[in-house]
Amino acid sequence: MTDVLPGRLLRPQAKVLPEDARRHNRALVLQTLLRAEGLSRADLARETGLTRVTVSDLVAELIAERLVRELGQREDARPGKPATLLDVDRSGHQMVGIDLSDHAVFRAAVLDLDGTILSRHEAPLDGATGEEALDRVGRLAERALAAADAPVLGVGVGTPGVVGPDGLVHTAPNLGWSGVPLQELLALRLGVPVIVANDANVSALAEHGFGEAGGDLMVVTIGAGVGSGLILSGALVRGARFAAGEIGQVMVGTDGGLDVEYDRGKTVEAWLSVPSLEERIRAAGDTGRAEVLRRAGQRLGVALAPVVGALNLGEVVLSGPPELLDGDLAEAALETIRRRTMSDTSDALILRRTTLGRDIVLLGAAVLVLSGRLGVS
Amino acid sequence: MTDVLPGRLLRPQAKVLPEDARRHNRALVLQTLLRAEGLSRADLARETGLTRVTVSDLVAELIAERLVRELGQREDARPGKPATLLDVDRSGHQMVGIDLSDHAVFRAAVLDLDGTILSRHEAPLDGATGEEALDRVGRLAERALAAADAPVLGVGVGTPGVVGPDGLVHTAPNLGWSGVPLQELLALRLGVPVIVANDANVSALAEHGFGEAGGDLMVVTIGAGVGSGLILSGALVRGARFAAGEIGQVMVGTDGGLDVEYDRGKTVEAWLSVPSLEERIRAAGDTGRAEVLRRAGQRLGVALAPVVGALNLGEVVLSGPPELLDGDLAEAALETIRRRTMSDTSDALILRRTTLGRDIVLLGAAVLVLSGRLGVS
DNA sequence: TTTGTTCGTAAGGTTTACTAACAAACTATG
DNA sequence: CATAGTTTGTTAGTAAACCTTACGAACAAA
Repeated sequence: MTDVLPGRLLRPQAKVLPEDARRHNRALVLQTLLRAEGLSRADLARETGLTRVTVSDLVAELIAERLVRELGQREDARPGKPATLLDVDRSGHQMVGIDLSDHAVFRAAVLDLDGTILSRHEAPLDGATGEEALDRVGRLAERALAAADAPVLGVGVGTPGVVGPDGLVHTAPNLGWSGVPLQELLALRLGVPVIVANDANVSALAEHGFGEAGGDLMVVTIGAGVGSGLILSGALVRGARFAAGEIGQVMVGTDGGLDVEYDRGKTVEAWLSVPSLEERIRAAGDTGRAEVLRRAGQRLGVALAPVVGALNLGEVVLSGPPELLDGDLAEAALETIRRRTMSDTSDALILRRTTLGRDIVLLGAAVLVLSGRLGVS
Repeated sequence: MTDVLPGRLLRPQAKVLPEDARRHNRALVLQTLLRAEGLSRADLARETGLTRVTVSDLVAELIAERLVRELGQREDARPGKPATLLDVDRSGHQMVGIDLSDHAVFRAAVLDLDGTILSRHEAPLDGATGEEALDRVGRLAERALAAADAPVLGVGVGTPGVVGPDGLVHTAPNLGWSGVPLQELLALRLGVPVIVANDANVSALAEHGFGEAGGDLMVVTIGAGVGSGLILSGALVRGARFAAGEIGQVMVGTDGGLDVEYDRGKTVEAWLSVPSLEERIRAAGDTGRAEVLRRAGQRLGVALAPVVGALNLGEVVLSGPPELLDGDLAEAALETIRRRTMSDTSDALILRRTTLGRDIVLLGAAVLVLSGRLGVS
């Protein structure tokens, strides 16, 4: 057979069977129900465009799987047969989210289908790396799984480092991991579906799934390092080498001229990571604090402006310590982006801090499960 | 009925019917055939994963529509019944591409299904704007349509300016257009399906469809202005306000410090547009030419580095005059991106000039038609 | 009580792609 | 040269998925 031209047909471009269509429609119904509770079958039909018959069929399937349940009849006084209200069976299944982004402690949580945290679990890192760190993740996951009191849909993991599509951690320097098939290892150990992705990318999923963001957004996480996650048209951008989001390593500004070599001291991370910010604030004292934050925000703005311009981004969400990010830093960042891009582009730009707080990675890990297992969000 | 939460369910998230699945599979077959000619039905079945029966059915449909034809039997000496080879019926349909990106002349072409240009047509602009420019586009399109000697699948248009998804030109300053429903007007006038998109975006489609690019790439077009188009996972990025690609208007560098106001003279366009480059080369003389180009390339690199880092872009393609782009400029741009991003990110980065030459927009307009009408590419 | 509305389901039809089986047409081989 | 094996493309039948049409149940309003 003739070879397909190299490079051209890169995307797997798969066939689509009717059953794929059904999976899609099933997810559509579930998603609609997840976002707006208190709908009847007829409501779902109107909302999704499917017929009442089809919706009934899909709902029956979902009820049989304990993903949806009937709430009883609608109370409003309206003409016609009263509607039977439906809702996602929030106690029917649970999920486990794991956050490996902190440098000192691994966090886990058992979550509801709608992202309510039911129990929390932690494991100190104690500087563990490699196999030892891996084992601690496994034990933490087992503890969380044991705490769940409903069938667990899956385990989602947000880890630092570059993560391939099959949950292979290519490199995670902090944890001393390199080429660790984390997803596979955990799935084997836990006997439950596991999905692993980069922590900053997962944060973007959280903001998209549980936050108030639209279909296009960028999340910038500011912690020990600086990472980012990008969602365009509702889908996560993974990058050519699965390293999308590594904006922390990009140099910012041309103060030293155009010919300078790569300099870790001039990267986004050098300007904005929490340790670096805190150190400079300490050095500057109370009076200099605002100025340090303002300058850092400006640097962030300089780095983001080309991205905002090229993608026509509508929303940038910051994640990190509120006492550092809110106020001067965020204001300076937004103002700098505005100043450096065409007004048409940035007038409508929203830059804000996440509403999800410190649980953003845990929630994102849950979205990973929702999306991987139910096709939702 | 309960309202869907605002902002959450922004994407239209449509139902999928079995017939949508069929359309997809039909396009898949056509695409496979378009990319690698000389396949039999059985080959197509193996390639697509569909069964021979299904492929036969789809192919029969495509043959009936004169999109595919039988070439005769395969000549190789192999056991078994000889295969009937198929090919896209390249003379069965044609397309019209229109390029409005030049400031002095509108270009049109009649193209084959595989992008071969059959005839060219031009119309001088003579500084026309508004209604007059619109009319010239219409007349040019009519001339091209008249030159076609097979059913025309559609007319694709690449225009400068911000273009909405339905071919509404929000703003195109050069042409004096603002809120012009170009796609609708042309479709009405021509009686043929018309698809309109931004010229730089369309160039990215061309590179993706007819060039040698992978699924993720950015095209930067350098002409009277500087624009860009971005394709991620095979899909065009449109942006929150449909203004994706407006990287020309982004300020680059922090030579003037962080507090400076927006300054047109410090934008990518100011550094890299052809008029600006030519003027500075004239001023610098033969000896200074290399330096001017090198500096411009560095500026481009500074602007692109954050984009490459955030998206983990694998390929950047430049489009514009070879005598300016090749050599110093491209080398400096690549080197600057490498210097300003993490090596993991940019080691694998490819930066090259387009292989499609000046016809890139015409070809992109054709891809617009192929993709809009046949779901291909 | 009558009329009209709304809900959910049942029955039947259409579309889609699958599996199984087969005739046609070739090569390979004893 | 005859037979066996292989490959192609088609026919026939089946399963899945959604649709349209129709209907009973349950309510409000006149």
